[in-house]
Amino acid sequence: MNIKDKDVIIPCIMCNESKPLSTHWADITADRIIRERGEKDTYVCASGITPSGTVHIGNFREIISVELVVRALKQRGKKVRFIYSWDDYDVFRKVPQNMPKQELLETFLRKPITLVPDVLGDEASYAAHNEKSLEKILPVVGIEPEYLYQAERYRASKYAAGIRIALDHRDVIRGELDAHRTTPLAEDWYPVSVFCTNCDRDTTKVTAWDGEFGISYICDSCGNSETVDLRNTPAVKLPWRIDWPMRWSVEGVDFEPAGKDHHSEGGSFDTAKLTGKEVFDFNPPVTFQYDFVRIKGGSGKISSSSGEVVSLADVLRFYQPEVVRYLFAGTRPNSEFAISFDLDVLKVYEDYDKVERSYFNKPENPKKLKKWEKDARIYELSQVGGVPEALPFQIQIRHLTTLLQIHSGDIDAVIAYLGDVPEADLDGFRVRAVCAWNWVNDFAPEDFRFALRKPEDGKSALDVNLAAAVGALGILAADKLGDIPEKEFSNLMYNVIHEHELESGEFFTAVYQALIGKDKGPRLLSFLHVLGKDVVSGLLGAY
RNA sequence: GGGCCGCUAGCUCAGUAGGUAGAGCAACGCCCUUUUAAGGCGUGGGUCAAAGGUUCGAAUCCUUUGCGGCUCACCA
Repeated sequence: MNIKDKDVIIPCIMCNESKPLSTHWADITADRIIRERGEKDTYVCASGITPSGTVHIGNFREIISVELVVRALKQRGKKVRFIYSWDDYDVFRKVPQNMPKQELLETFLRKPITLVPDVLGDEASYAAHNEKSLEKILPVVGIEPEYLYQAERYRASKYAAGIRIALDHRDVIRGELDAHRTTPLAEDWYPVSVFCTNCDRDTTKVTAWDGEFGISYICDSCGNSETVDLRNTPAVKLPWRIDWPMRWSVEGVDFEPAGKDHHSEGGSFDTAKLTGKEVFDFNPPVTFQYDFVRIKGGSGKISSSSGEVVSLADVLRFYQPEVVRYLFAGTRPNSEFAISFDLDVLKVYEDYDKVERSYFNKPENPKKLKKWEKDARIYELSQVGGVPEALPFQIQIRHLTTLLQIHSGDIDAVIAYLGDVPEADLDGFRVRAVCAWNWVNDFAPEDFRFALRKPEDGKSALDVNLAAAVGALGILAADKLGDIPEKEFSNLMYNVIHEHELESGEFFTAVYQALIGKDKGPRLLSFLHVLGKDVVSGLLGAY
């Protein structure tokens, strides 16, 4: 396969002339789409899912993967239609564990999810609730596809022609599916599924097809039997493996990735490819396989039907939008990666900041340039909007967590303390600060957390000599802290330690006790400076 | 059973138009009387899972094997 591609490329003049835009996977895919689908006016890139539960961060991987490719195509001057399909005419098969009103939901099993009530809010349906909660948050990370609601389309009989084609090719399709099934489909199988018009359940059996648009069925649940016309009934839809290629042909999809569960041999992409070609006369889209996203510390694959669901909204509570994009843009789609909520969060922010600084500092050295180009492309793709013109204000995430804790989470107080956050970067700063504060409260290790004591809390119980030393530091701070270089203050502080004949360790512990009521804390010297003369002398002066 | 992915320094991983093996952390050494995974400078460290093949040249391409993981063979 690859060899064939090379044979085609090597004689190509363009490829000798112009280098690819980059070797980032989104660019490689965009180039492949143009190459394989030919020069077109508009390219259709598709993604979609069944909203049968909370849309989780693993599902998001598909969406952002498509969006990154869409961007790459647009940057090549192409027009792109980015569609996101809500497969909300699928059956409600199982009640997710994380949903309330389990008993109520159970009564809706086997009905289309678009007819299941919203137990979490007041949307029109269970499906709509899951749809809206994602649609509301996607723009935050710069993603705004065109949504297609399949229930609406099926129920309006928009796919009558496609269903008819499937029926016409019933035997071909059965052969394609049987090739990978353990138990072959029955002789009287039809490539459609029917929701009973009386009870809405799909517990039906097709009893006849008139060779045109008439489908007869009987419902096992309520006994209803009737004949419907594909051209005006909301009842009939195609099963997934046939539905997918039919919709490819309707929308003219040029690119659609899929998870590894679809991409195995005999999986749904595999059979859909065949059905697309042989039944719907449509050349299957360019694709790639993406792997799952794990949650660090979580128990394996995250799934909307398991209790533990991590949504995009959850991730955005701890990671600012650019960093979320960075996580996905910086990882090849077909390798698994974990989103961490532990100390790695700090590392991820530091990495992102490093890439950001690097972006605005292009190296001369050709060897370094290669790595720079890759990082720079990842940085570009990580931006929600455009790339900033100059290096934005940066604050080390660790420092930020310390500042926030000193100010009890008051972001405005931190901004005031810093004093030098540029107006233009204030919004971004606030977003990061909110994330950092959420992280400190929800996930930071105990050692990491502290709360400043207040004078009215009284004194910590300290040995007499230690208390005297702490008091002396308080006096020293009142006199000099912030007025002289950190280094000089450090020397004076050690003088205090020696005068009281203390080990530095026990002294440090005592100071932390007096300041935050713990044995350890942020690196003391800089911590004292950040706290400032008044706070330090206020707390230590009591000793 | 089929398919896909991975196996690179002690650890976590970068590293595809094939061209002298990289980073971070850890380790070791030196410096700073300074500890939420402090800071600075420096050093060592890899038969790129194994074996074959293609090539002037392979971590990179092909084949086989081993180990690990995921996935399909219900539904979507």
